Amino acid sequence: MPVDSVEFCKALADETRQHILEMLLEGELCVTEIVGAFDISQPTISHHLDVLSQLGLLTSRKAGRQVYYATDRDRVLDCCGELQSRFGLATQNWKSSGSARSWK
Amino acid sequence: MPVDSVEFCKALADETRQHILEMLLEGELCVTEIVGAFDISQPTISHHLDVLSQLGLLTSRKAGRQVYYATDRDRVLDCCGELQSRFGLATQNWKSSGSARSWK
DNA sequence: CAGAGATATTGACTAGCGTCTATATAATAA
DNA sequence: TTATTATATAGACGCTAGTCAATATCTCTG
Repeated sequence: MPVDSVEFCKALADETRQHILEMLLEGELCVTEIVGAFDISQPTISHHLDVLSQLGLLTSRKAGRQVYYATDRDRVLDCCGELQSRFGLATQNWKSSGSARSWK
Repeated sequence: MPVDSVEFCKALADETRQHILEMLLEGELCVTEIVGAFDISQPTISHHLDVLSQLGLLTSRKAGRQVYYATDRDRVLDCCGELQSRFGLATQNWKSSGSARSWK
């Protein structure tokens, strides 16, 4: 399912989540390792991982009792590209989403 | 001044603001015209315009008693590009921001 | 099975944000 | 000047979101 631009921005509208996403670009890490990189509680990190995963920005793999997360780079790039095309390329697309020209 | 990726995402983390940004890609509109496209009060629209302007995503021009706003497309594209390069291109940049490898 | 470690879930607290009404400020018109 | 229109500001309210402590769940180990 495609990620809504607003939902994508909401997910990235938090410094901790952007940092997690950056860390996990280099390769997978388990939750404990991620927690170790921040001064934030484990449940909070778990919550952030959940938010990012819900949008498909992270992949996860269970190995024994640990869960390894990694950033889905292609997915993130797709979302960035969608933002770019929405605000940078076409110049008439907001009118063409239906017959009306307002969001009332 | 460069726009912080987190601040940029916060600004776009609202449906109304994304719509405003889209509308104003096509050309400038005054506040009353923008208000007319939504079922939202004038002060709220003014607030959203302020949020977007603070980050330089909008330009504004005063003409008599009206103020005309327009999207600064280049600025928006710069921000999208920064997101893209942060999460898509380099694979080691979070380590190189200093000597440490955590944000504690 | 019992204990320990890793992760997720729950419930509560607080700060921030989107929204509104009311009002202030600025600019044109009568 | 007085009235009217356009926009911004102030203050209040409710909801969302980030955070934590406590606890539950799952998995390995002894």
